Amino acid sequence: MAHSHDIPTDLTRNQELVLGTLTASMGPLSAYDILDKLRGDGLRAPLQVYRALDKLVDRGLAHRLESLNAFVACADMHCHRKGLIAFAICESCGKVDEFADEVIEERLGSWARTGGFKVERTTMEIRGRCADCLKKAA
Amino acid sequence: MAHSHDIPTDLTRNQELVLGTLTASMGPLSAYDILDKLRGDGLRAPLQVYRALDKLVDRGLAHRLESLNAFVACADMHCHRKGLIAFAICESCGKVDEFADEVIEERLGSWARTGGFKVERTTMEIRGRCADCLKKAA
DNA sequence: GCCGCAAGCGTAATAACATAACATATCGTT
DNA sequence: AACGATATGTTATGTTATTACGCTTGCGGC
Ligand SMILES: [Zn+2]
Ligand SMILES: [Zn+2]
Ligand SMILES: [Zn+2]
Ligand SMILES: [Zn+2]
Repeated sequence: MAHSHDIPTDLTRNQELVLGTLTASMGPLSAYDILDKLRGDGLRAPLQVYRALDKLVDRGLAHRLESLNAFVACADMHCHRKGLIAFAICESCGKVDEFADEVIEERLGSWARTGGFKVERTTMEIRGRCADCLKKAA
Repeated sequence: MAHSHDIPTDLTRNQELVLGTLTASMGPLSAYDILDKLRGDGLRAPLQVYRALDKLVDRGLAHRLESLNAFVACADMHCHRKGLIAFAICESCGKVDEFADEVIEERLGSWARTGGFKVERTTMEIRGRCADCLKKAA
């Protein structure tokens, strides 16, 4: 069975480095965070990271979190090439939870059909506190 | 009956200028777009705009579009102080449509309850083509 | 009135995020 | 080998957002 960390073998060196960094990270990383972690591997310029991220995001191996200007490795195969993905982002620990919901997707689709809107991309990000952090705070 | 353009009277000068600019604009504006439009009124620095935007967003008079790094005036009173708002953004003409959906809100709430996640803020942005633009393209 | 506080404002500097432009390099196909 | 498509490296620049500091204004308590 395919699971989270089946990394495709046809990535370029830079793509592999960037995806590796994201996968190893606890939470989301900005492009510049990634760059800093990869200086030792020879990366020097933001564009090297951004180009790799573009490809990874295209392929669904990574996601961009718009509300954070940051990126995460895809948490699982479940979403590759699929439609709507939602992210729950903990403001305390940075953990990102990724999930899909067919009802929401259908509901949005229906809103779009009604208004004649053609959906190309949807971003959905919930900010808050995860269960672990709430427990610790209690 | 209250409608879209009941502008509160207790805004400061800068807040009023910024909200006026947003309201007058067809589509979303970046903070720097706003600044450029307000140079004639004496605004000089980004911070003047960002500060005003913060207040306006807090009060629900404007919204930030995370996927665009831009801002819009609230399209109506319907959402002030309420929960989840979704935005449909046309990539062709820039028009932004603002709507609320109780089913989606409930669905997210239920996901959050299940996982013990405490929601503080949700952003939901649909990118695509509006009906008008699709018609023109046809 | 005067003090103290909170909110707002102005300005300069800087940080953080992202892309343009151009030159090379690598690889599979013909 | 020649070609096109894709990836790369590098420099410079553009865009978005915040930090730090000091001054002003309005307002309630004394
Ligand atoms: Zn994913
Ligand atoms: Zn947490
Ligand atoms: Zn609104
Ligand atoms: Zn349109």
